[in-house]
Amino acid sequence: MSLDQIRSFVAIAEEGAVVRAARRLHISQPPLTRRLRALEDELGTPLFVRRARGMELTAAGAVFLPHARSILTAVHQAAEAVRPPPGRPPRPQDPEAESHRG
Amino acid sequence: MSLDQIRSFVAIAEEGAVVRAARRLHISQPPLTRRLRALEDELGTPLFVRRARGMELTAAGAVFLPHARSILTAVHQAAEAVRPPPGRPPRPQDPEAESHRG
DNA sequence: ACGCGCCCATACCGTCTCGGTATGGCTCCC
DNA sequence: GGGAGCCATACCGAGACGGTATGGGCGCGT
Repeated sequence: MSLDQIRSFVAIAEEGAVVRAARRLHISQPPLTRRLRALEDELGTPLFVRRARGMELTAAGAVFLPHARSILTAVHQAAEAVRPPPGRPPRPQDPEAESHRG
Repeated sequence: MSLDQIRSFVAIAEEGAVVRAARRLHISQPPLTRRLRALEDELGTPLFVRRARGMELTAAGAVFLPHARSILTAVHQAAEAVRPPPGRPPRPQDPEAESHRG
């Protein structure tokens, strides 16, 4: 299970179709189909019913959706919690952070 | 940001050393060092202070740790929530789920 | 009923990430 | 001062991942 898979699942659920979700995620449809397949495979249960007009959540999918959103929110909050203040060089080391280095 | 990175971070924090965490995660030390590096790079702040005897959490790392644990717990719960009952073939389709077809 | 459009699934290929091995340098302990 | 433990980097090969091309199924409009 990866965050990309979770993000993909949420996007498909919200868009109701793999092709639309793929556009939102800036990837093409086949890799997204495969991601979903891998997620369903790992969870051991289908998350969507394949329809001619798109994808419809199964019961398991409907259960999984709020969990998935919660995870993405938690990830976002975790990143925000440690976001460094601006005006700081992002990459280079910081050998003089305390300037007491002799 | 990936779940592997989060898992790696937690393992390093708990073990206090990359080498030990690597053994727990069943990978070797260099890839794990790189994962951590990538995570720190993405967050824009160091999570550990490199010591001769191991790794020590920075303030940012200490803040990030409970978030990371929370995410992993949420992922686990999400998977549990949709875990299919045992005694069911895991892979093949399920065309006769309701057996009312035909 | 037939044709068209929309959408998902699969096959195949190239690239890029990711993990492993080998190696170097540093620090702490005895 | 010697040894051990640990992190960082360089290099290499395999696997994963994404893209293109293509096929099949279903619904809608005429």
